[in-house]
Amino acid sequence: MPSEKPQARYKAIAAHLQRGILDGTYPAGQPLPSEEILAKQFGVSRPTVRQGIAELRAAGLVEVMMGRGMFVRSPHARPSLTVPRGVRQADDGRYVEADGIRWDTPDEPGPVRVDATLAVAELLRIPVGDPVLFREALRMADRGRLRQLYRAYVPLSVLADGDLGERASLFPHLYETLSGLGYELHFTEYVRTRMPLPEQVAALRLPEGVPVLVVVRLTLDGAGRPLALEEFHWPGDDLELKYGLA
Amino acid sequence: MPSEKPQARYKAIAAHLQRGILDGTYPAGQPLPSEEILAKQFGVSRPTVRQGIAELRAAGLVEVMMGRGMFVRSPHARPSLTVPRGVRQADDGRYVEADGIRWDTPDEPGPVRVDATLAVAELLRIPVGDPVLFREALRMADRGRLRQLYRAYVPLSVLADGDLGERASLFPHLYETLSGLGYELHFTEYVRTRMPLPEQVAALRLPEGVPVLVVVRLTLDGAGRPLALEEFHWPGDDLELKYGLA
DNA sequence: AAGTGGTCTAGACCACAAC
DNA sequence: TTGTGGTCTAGACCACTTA
Repeated sequence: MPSEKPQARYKAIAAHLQRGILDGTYPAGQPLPSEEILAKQFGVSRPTVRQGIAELRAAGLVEVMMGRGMFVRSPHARPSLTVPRGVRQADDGRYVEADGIRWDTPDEPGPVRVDATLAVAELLRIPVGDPVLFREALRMADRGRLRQLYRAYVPLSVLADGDLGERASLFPHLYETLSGLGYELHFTEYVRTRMPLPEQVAALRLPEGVPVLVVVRLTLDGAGRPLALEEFHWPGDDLELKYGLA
Repeated sequence: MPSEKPQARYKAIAAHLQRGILDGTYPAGQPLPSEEILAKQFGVSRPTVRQGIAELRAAGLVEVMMGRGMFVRSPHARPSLTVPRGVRQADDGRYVEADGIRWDTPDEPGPVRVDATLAVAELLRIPVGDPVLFREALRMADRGRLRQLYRAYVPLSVLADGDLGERASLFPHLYETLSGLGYELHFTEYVRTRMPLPEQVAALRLPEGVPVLVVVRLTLDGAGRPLALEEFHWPGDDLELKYGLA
């Protein structure tokens, strides 16, 4: 293995620190040398050191604490929370999530009527602009330590058969309501990931360099017609989703 | 909505550009103003502008092309590739992946014997340091446009009943071999996400600000004993995983 | 008070891409 | 040749944390 030196000095600094973090020279939880010290060590100015450090922060390898220093994050730790994905119908007819998490929802705005955007319309197989009921909430569990952004879209056409007063009872008992309308429910989930926008960083209390897991759940009736679309945004660090394969 | 101004100037620049990208002032694919122009516009030096831009790059909102300019990436596009996750046994007894992707594997090193690390041992429920067969490969499809990092671990104890010459035939027909040893196969998958290390960025040809989806597949026998552990690293942009819920 | 990271200036020179 | 982004300097001052 030829030790290929990156041309840019800040990349050499980043590579040095990354090597040290991965091979245990800088153990997890321990502070790294200060920017001043690194600048002298490598004979560069502080902005150059900071540019190298920025790479490690973006990769989620280090955590910087204002006024205290820069600390190594555990690189290869298993997520401490495994979230089993699934829905089962209990004996009393209620639907329960397989994850068993009890959510608090501090802000509980009722559903609002909006026009379907392109992305939503495609998945629900309705025309763009068709009316849908929309609900959005920030959910918390474990006294705010676990957070999730939740969104749900239900086409009005799905509810047309039922009383529109359903609107009140549609949430939080979405599946019971749909089931009560005579639909047989099936579920498909799509898993994506992306870097969060600043708003999501704040809402989910995400550390730097941490992506979000996005789960899109489509509820289908027996004939495969989409009934509802839900979106779950999870913090991507320290959490994994569990699926059984058929 | 109180228009809360961020204190730092570079944050104001980042917020301005982000707003413009999300509301369509700067349409996807179009170039943004040059760093020089932004510096004059905001009355700051170029490094300050670059700091603001760094935020957008880390969030995957813009793509910078050396010598050409800075371009808006589609923010809310649906992934163009949906990968159904599952394994089914064909009539002839062979196991086939539900995704239907035909992988090329340019480098095809044989499996090597290694000691189980803590993370691997925990999932396979074997003692740390126990011998496992390990294989790693970079897989490509669609003429290199789709890439995946693949790793597999099989405890030697699982193969103890069979001929150790299995080692040769263990890959790429892992499931057929296990099935031939008399095991009944069940599959569980764990989905995680994280930012890639520079090596992964290079191997998977990842754009900036794009996380990786990591799928850990555990193969279990009828009694729930772990038989094999596989790891799939997918690029997190433009790709989603699809699961059916039981 | 001392040490840390956070922000910013006003330049410089270079590499790359397009004309 | 011109315009773009990439790298880097040598400072400055500020905000925060700990002692």
